[in-house]
Amino acid sequence: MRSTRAVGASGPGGSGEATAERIRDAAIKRFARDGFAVGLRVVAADAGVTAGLVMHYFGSKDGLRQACDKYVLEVIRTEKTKAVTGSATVMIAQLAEVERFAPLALYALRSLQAGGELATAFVEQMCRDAEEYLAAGVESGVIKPSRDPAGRARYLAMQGLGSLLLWVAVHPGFTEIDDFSKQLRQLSEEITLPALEVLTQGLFTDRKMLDDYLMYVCDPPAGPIEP
Amino acid sequence: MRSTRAVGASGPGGSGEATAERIRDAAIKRFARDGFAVGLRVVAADAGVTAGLVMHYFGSKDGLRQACDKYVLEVIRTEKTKAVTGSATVMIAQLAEVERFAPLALYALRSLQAGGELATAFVEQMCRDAEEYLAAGVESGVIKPSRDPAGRARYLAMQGLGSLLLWVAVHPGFTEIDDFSKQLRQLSEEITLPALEVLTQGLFTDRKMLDDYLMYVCDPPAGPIEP
DNA sequence: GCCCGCGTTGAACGTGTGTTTAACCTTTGA
DNA sequence: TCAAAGGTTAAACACACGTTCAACGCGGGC
Repeated sequence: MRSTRAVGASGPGGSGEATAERIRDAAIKRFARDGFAVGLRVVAADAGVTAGLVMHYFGSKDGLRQACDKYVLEVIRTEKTKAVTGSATVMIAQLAEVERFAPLALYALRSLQAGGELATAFVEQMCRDAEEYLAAGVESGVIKPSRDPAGRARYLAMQGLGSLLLWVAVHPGFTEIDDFSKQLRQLSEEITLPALEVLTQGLFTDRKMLDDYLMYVCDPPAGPIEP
Repeated sequence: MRSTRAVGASGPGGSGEATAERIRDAAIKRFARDGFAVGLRVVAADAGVTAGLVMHYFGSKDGLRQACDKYVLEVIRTEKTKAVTGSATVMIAQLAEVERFAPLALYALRSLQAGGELATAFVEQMCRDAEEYLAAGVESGVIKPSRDPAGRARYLAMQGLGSLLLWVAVHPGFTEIDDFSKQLRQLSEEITLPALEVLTQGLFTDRKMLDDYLMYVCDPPAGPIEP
């Protein structure tokens, strides 16, 4: 066992904070790769420390996860401002663009998979972002207006994020995080054409289904739904 | 502890098989409600037996899960033939329609969440079904043709299934399975309008992005991507 | 020189897990 | 009537987990 202090960069005094960050970063990578079921000892070994020290810094495994959640959400919050506004597959491309910090994205997906606070917050933020981007697109004339902008944004965000989630769930664990980036790009290429088709031409040949539904919600034939 | 045989219906001889089925059904419901992390003893208690008997019948917990997977996939395979062919939200409505055997659907989603054989098989089958339904819709003139029918079917299936998966992940555990049906219907109502909008009108106002992409894949402007 | 925090470790604890095993009870067959 | 067989159980095992705790090394202040 080599001394952990030999790894630290700065001198004593501020090394404690650096150790906590090192543990957090190692946890993010490990959780992203293997899911949240991995033991604390594995995470600790990745960070070059023991499990007890993780407890000392984060109180519990759940505390460590919350710290990771908080950090990831914060990074994504600040970093997403640089994302392209109105791209093709909207959410997918937005995440594919990210690629630079793929571990963070994979962690977010794993967190989505497990549910919890970050999951809800992440989804809500994605919906808000989508709504904002779509509104900008509508204003610039690139995107058609909607009768329910918030609902459409939520629909598109849920579909995009969800397909990513499903894709991660179906694929086996990535041995290297680089694989995630590459496979993500491949997925992006595979679905770009269908997505562009559907999003520019639509799927149905006529407006019948939409008009029927609009007629239904505005003037229901009978009143079995009204409470 | 009441005698387990008092629950059994038929006489002796065939009761062994009935017990195995009872365990399997209880496991499906419990896994659907609480996920695959629940202990074997909980499942056994649901079925009115002990953990040892589960081992005796299925060899291991994984064996039990495989049996559940096999059964669920089989039921869905035979039952889905009755599903409506070309409905609005395609996959979502198709699963919402199902509602009768909601536990099976929830189990399938949980299995999707955990990954594995059933997950892959289920996704592949959904993609094939979607392709079939879309082809029928194209033939009847309801749905526009695609340059890549299989890709479009996969795209739509992944989006629909994925959004459901995300929705289940974000929502807390259902105390009763009936809640799943009701909330699923509510979700369906929420996204029907946006889905119909996007699927009939599309999202973009012009064909520029699609045409640009088509031009790109047929005749790339420069070759920076070529390896 | 001595002591005192602080960062850190290694071992232990309690719990819950999947799994194994020996025995029990009931039914079947001769 | 006895023996055999199979369904079923309760207890125990081995293991991994999260968590706790006592102790160690090593700086800096009196």
